[in-house]
Amino acid sequence: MPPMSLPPERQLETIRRGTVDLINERELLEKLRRGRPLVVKVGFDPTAPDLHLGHTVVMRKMRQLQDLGHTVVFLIGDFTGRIGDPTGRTRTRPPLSEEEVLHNAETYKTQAFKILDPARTVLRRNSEWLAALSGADVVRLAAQYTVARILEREDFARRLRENRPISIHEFLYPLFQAYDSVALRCDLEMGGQDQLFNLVVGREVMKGYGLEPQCILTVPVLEGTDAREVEGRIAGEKMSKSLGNYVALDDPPEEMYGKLMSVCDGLMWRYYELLSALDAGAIRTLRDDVAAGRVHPRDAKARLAFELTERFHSTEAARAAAERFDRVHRSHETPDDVEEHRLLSAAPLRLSRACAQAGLASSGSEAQRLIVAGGVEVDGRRVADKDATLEPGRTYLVRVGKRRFARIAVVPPET
RNA sequence: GGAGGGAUUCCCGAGUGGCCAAAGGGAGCAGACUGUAAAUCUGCCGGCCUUGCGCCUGCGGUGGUUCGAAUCCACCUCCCUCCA
Repeated sequence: MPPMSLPPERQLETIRRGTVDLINERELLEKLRRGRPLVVKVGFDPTAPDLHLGHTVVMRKMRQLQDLGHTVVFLIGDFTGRIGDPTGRTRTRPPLSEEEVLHNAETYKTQAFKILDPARTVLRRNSEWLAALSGADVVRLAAQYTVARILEREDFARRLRENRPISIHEFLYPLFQAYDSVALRCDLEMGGQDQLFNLVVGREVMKGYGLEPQCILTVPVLEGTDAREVEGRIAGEKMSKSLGNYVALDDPPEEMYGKLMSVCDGLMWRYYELLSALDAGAIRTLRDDVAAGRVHPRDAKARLAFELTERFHSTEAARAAAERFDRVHRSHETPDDVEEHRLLSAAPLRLSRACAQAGLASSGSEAQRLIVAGGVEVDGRRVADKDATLEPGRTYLVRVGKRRFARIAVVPPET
């Protein structure tokens, strides 16, 4: 699609879709009417090297803007990342080392273009300008905002109320992020809904520097895979690496598919809305069909899992993942790509130990507990004896829990 | 600078000399039920092995008292509160 082919009003319509906040439409329309590509900034904190589905909500919006002909700055907050965004935090984060930040930034690069158009993405790091600020520059920046306004932030206010520490440098975080907008002459900054505060500071600070304030767009924050439906509403923490409730973009296909299949039904609809390419009408229809019993919820979920696995891997990979899933979990058959481990032992080898060595359990004690709990099968039969052993010279198929399999060959250590 | 309070296992949080690998809750894992859903119920929930009522590690750090310390003492580190 040629750049700027759509009239501003139509663009605005597209931009508005699926957003939470848009500050504000009038200003944005004005910017669009000037007919030059907007500078759109989205910052990514390099603390989490794995991009996950939660990031893709805003990334899809970025892609939309790109397709409308605008310039998207994928800003890696390598400088601010060393401070740590206090958003949603109840305590101070430890700063990252330079090496960690660099490594994480690299990982971002390779994953981001699964969604973004590389030709219309400008990759920047905010250390480019932030590291160069002098003491006087920082003072000037800090003068743009007041402590009272900073304390309007719920997370700061709460920490203050609960007598938890707040380090001064955390106050600086939103200001540095705002300075990014100054440095880039940003027209539009986007982010998750939880970023609203930081984005608004950007507007104010830009004014302070005599610049036209940026517009702001926020998208919904995606709940993690552990979210639950409570009284018809989805309740749960946002998807994040540190909470472990995420689906990473580079999760292997089977894992991605499996993780998506195990989210609760209510959450599936949320994922449909925020992640699927299906339009609102199609989702509505599907939802009605499930509610009416015409479509099994599992099949609706499988469709979603397939779509997303296909997007981040390939059609073949998605198909294979679906097949494997059905084979293991619906037909209760063994997958055909079970990893084989050769364990050396002249004497009968304890099953618990073998499980630990083959990586099926984190420790021998853990494996022993799993055995006693009835979670271990050898050659299709449940083994509940914690003293069970495997004979040298034989190969066993061991299953731990629902989805951990390994073929274990006990090899006598001759020669 | 002064006075006081606190630091417990992944998280929250009980525990004031032996019965403490440490209550309770959450998270996690396994089992039942299912659609590998969710909810619910049950069990587990530091590590090691020669699997014994075994050994090691463990209650901010370092020493000490004691037959025995998460619990008592000393010093140290960090956090909080009030005063200045």
